[in-house]
Amino acid sequence: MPAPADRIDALRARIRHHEERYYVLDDPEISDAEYDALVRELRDLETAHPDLITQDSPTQRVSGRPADGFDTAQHLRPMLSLDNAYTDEDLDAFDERVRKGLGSEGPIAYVAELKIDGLSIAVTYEDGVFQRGVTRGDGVVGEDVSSNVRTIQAIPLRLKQAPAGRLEVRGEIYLPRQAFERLNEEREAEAEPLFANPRNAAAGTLRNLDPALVSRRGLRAFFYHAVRDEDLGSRQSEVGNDGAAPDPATGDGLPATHADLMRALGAWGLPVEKHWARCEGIEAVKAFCASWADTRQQLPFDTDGIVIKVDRRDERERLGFTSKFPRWATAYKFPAQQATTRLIRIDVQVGRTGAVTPLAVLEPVFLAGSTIQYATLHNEEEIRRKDIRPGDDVLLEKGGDVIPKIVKPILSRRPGGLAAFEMPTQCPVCDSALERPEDEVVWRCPNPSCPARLRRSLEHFAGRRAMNIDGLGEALVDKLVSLELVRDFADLYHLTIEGLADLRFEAQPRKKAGDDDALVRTLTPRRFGEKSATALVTQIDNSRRNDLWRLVFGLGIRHVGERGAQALATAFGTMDVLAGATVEQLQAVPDIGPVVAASVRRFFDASESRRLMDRLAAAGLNMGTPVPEGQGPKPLEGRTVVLTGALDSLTRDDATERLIALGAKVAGSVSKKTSLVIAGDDAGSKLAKARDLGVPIGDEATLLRLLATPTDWPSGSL
DNA sequence: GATCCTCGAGTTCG
DNA sequence: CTCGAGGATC
Repeated sequence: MPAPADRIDALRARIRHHEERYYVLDDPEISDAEYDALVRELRDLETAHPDLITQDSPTQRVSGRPADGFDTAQHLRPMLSLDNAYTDEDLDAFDERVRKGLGSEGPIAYVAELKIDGLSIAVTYEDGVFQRGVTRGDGVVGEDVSSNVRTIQAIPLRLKQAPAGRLEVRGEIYLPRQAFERLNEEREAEAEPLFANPRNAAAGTLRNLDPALVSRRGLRAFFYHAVRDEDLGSRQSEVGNDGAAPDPATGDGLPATHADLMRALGAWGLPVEKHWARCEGIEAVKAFCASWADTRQQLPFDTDGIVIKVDRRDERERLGFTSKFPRWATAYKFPAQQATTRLIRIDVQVGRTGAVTPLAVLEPVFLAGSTIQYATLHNEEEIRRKDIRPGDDVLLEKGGDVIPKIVKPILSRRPGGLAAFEMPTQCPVCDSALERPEDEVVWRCPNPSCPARLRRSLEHFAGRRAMNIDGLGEALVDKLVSLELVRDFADLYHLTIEGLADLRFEAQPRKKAGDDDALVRTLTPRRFGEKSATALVTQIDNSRRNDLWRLVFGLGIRHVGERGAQALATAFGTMDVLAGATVEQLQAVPDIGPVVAASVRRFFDASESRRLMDRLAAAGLNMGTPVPEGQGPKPLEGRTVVLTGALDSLTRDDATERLIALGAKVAGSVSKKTSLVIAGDDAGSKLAKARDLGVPIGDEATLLRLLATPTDWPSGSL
């Protein structure tokens, strides 16, 4: 009988081996029952010897209990997305740019791989041991979903022969079609809402807070990229979604071609989608794309295109990046899926700015994972250009994006005498005469108190990005407005639990498609109830303490979005000061130009706005705090700093973040408005330009001093 | 005055 | 996500 520690080691090695056979190589050597027996024996031994449990043991996949939420985590380097190609011509153009960029006459070596329709993930290993898994998020900051990623058996907790130190691998987590169908069958049996498609199911699963549940769902993963974080300081950006390391021969130990990297990933025990191919020249790439257009349907997972990358890392390095994408990769998207259906009629909706947009009401049709019933037609012009008429059969399309669009009417099926759509001249809700400025396409309802506009304004005000009043959604807003319990934002703050609890809701039809809609459901109206009412009033109360910018954004001033609201709130400090600012003062704020400034001024000039501000203040909302004279919390306000060259003690991103936190603006290029240029090692043209323009120049030490004592702006000779 | 980039606005379905 | 407008820069 071997010592328990030895037996445990042996079991772990065997289990890892069989997990790889099953999940990575797709070639199991033993039955599921035999595998389960191994796991059971290991689990029993570990229970008897808890001191021998290690984090990378195969039994430790489902660790924690349900969590309260996920932490956010910043990516070491941004996970960028790829430019898209839709046609052979787009691919030719891509190839043209690559060859021009490399000054190459001959064919370029590319690698083409299937683009899995799942969720991007970055997984970090330290000396081959799993550390964490982070979702792509917005590319800069993602969510740390390690507890869930650990449960995915296709992702090894320990790599084979992995390089020492930290290794980040990037790939795609997905749910195989079969697992998706099984899941939906279960949910149907439990009368739970079904997932629309495998991608949504995978996304929902990965964000589930209970690792035990995640473990049962059968998520899988494929990897296509690795980064080693040596030499981070001098890297500006890094491709996440499908990209590969652009590092030159700096000795990061990663292969010099993408093809070899893919092989290395497999050798480390990571699953790699096996149908990738190295293609000499763009013609071979085109053939690869064409060959998968239909065959992809037979794969056990969903794909949404082909990723094409330049194979050689040195060539990638030379090509570099545009501001958004790598120049050495593109994503070929399969032609959008299409369906035809009947256009029942065209409604018009009124947005919060008064914009009146035509909405196609369609015979429901299932297309690429969801049932489509509505599609926006954007504006009158669009309808006329495509000659779309109510009653037509139309061709509907849903591409890589989610939003369906009407491509064209099927003219051959058009019944005779079909009338063209007439844009109404009056607001369908409040009857005001619609207006359209000479040079614009959209018609607007000019009535600021139009009930439709009020509804949309309230939804915007309560929205997550504005005042963040959870629970105040479309249905409730609708009720409050139609009962005239709420006439403006301030009324929200006078709602009482008693008043709300007695509200009654019909079983709601999905959209207010018109009052005469025949779909009348007779279900018992549901009372809103004390519990919901209390929760809502609490939410509303909490929103009183929001930062000023949320309120400014929530007001819905034209041309003032989230960023604009932040700029204005920071610059003026209080609502009073903002409301009193002249157009000139407004324009002095960075990123506020004449159009926005005029719009803000116009908003506060209206007497209703003045009254509204008074009522909001009286309701106890946070109206901001005055910007302190002189040294405020943003001592670098109004300064524009340009960073150039390499820094030693911190990364460019860190430096940028800290400067912005202090109120400075960090620009990419030197102009006469630049307040200071920080020149690191090997600074190039920006430094020369700074000298030309007489802009103050500092070095890394200057920057560190500035970050330490920001009130002490460097002056004189630098 | 042209060009590049960012932000705002509208939007479907679960 | 995509379009178009607004802002900043050259």
